[in-house]
Amino acid sequence: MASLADISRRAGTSVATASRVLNGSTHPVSEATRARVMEAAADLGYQPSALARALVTRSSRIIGVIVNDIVDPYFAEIARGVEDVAGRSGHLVMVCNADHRVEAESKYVRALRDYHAEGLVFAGSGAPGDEANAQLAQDVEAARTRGGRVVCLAQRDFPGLHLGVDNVAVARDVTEHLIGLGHRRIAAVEGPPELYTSADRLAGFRVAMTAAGLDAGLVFAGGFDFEAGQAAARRMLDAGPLPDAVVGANDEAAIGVITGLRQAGVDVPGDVSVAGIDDTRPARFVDLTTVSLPLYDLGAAAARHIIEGAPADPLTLAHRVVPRGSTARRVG
Amino acid sequence: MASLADISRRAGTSVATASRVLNGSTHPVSEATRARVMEAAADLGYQPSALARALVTRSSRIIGVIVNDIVDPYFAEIARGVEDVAGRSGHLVMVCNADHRVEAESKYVRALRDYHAEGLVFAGSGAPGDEANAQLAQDVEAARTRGGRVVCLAQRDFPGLHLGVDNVAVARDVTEHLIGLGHRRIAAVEGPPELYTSADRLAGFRVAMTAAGLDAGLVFAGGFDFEAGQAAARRMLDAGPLPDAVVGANDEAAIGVITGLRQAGVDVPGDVSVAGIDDTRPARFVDLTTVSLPLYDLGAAAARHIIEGAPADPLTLAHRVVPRGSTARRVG
DNA sequence: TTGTAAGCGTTATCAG
DNA sequence: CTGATAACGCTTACAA
Repeated sequence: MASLADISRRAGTSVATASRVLNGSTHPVSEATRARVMEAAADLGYQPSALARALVTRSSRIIGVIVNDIVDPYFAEIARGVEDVAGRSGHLVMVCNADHRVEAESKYVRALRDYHAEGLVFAGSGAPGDEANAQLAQDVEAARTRGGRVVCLAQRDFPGLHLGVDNVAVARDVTEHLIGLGHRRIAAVEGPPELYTSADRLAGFRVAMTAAGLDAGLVFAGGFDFEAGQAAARRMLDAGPLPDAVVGANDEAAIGVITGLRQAGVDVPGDVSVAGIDDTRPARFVDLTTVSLPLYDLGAAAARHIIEGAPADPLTLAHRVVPRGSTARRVG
Repeated sequence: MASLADISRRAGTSVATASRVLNGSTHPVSEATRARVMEAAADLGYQPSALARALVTRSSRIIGVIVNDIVDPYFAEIARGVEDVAGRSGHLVMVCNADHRVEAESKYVRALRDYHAEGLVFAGSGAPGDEANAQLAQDVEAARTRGGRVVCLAQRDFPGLHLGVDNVAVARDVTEHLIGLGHRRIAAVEGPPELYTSADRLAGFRVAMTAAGLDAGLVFAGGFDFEAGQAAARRMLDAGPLPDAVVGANDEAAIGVITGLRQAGVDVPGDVSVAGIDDTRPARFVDLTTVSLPLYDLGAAAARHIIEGAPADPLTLAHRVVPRGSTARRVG
């Protein structure tokens, strides 16, 4: 690979001059030498070493996105948002799959810090009980001292710009929608119990139920995946009279509930209405009523904050209930 | 951040010695000094600069995965495979979303080359007609000369280890499955017309139909997404008598077909059987008959080849038809 | 407007 | 076993 030294030699200039024309520096360079350098660079197919540049500028144009599960479209949508705006300014995005393990997050944070990453985006929620959190907080701190900006798109226990949706309101709104359809006996399927997001959504469910004077106690253990939803449906079927409606912890869990219910011959939405949260792609596949979250925008805003230092206003982005065919008005 | 110089100063050694103990070098170092260095490193919270290291070793432990659409679970599954084995050896994975644009691929290849990426994985199929291909081939070549290994998980027009599934056989097998269920009038929904993968799958459909003495001409334009499948279903409904069965270009398109058909009151699989290809997560959500592809394994094998230079044997991985509820035996 | 030279934080080559 | 010292490829004062 041709280096700056090669270019300068061929153009008959110093490396400094070559560097100046090749990296939009404001330092003045005569048109003549500029042209010679450009030509030499073209001839040799020059491509700068981002590594060397990052070493001296102490910033690498790398943005790390740490997700809980790369296969989950929730995170894919966020990553897409980050990538789209990052790509525009020549930044590179690393999507790191922590697989719901806090130690894996730590590992990635260290690796990203080693590359002097310009920013870290934590797409997923924290797990307050995990003992690896102290270590993670330390690693994040180290990354910051190396100049990395930190953005959290869900609740986290370390400093950083917190930017996201109001999960309590999200769950409250979808529950209210169900209540508005005439349902009274409404169940919630909880997300992974260790996550803040699960707790928030459950709280939102309770707020809506309590405000309507309904029993907020019908809660089933669940998770964020299809299988968890199916299992919750089975437990529901065993637990006595079916609810009028169910709020899933997220879309995939809700889809699992629908599947589990239908497998047992229950009519959805005829007998039971089911709603999810997130409005990821699969929601459309099964015509699922859900809450649309600005995932792409969240990712984009995170990237903008990292790149431009933009203050990111507002900090809480709006959501919206999307009624579809998995919920229906209560009859009888 | 503490640097090697800081460590050596505190430990009373040279940077060379400090470096030797801190990066599992085989060069002998006395236990006493080793201990002093270790302690100094611990005290100062030393973390090596991957940038500086990569600059001098000329290899960065970065693996780039270039995908057509990061929201597509097909690619997510592959990325997961890459990441899992890469993570074990401290490699960092960059998932780059080219959004089906060849120029975007070029852009990412250049960026990865600038970071001296150790390997590039092209997860998606090439688009032979695109004029940006020449540029891409050039960029890939440049990345190779900088020492990057290239793996293609679908057909591509530049050199690199080609590793994948036999898409012709994949489509043939699922078509034969449909034929085995007694269907005679079978339609295919084509993928994005510009991709090799689409052409291969269509060819496989034709092979099976022709071998069975059936009409292979019932082909509808489509794509790889839900909306394309729905649109194909509408065209199918307008085109006269419905087919007995449909092979979708992939799972999402097949799900679109099912949805489109059902919206028109068609019973799937009662009236029409529908099958997909890929066996991504959503296939289970809608109980879709499909072909399971070793996506995770493909990604893992690609990573192994890049990291260990393993020859990756076999080059073509096995697939398997997975019958589910969207297909049924023909009656009457 | 151009050039010189001092780093950035490592690793690697050679002497000691 | 240990230590200077020269790279790696680039940016950026500081001089000229």
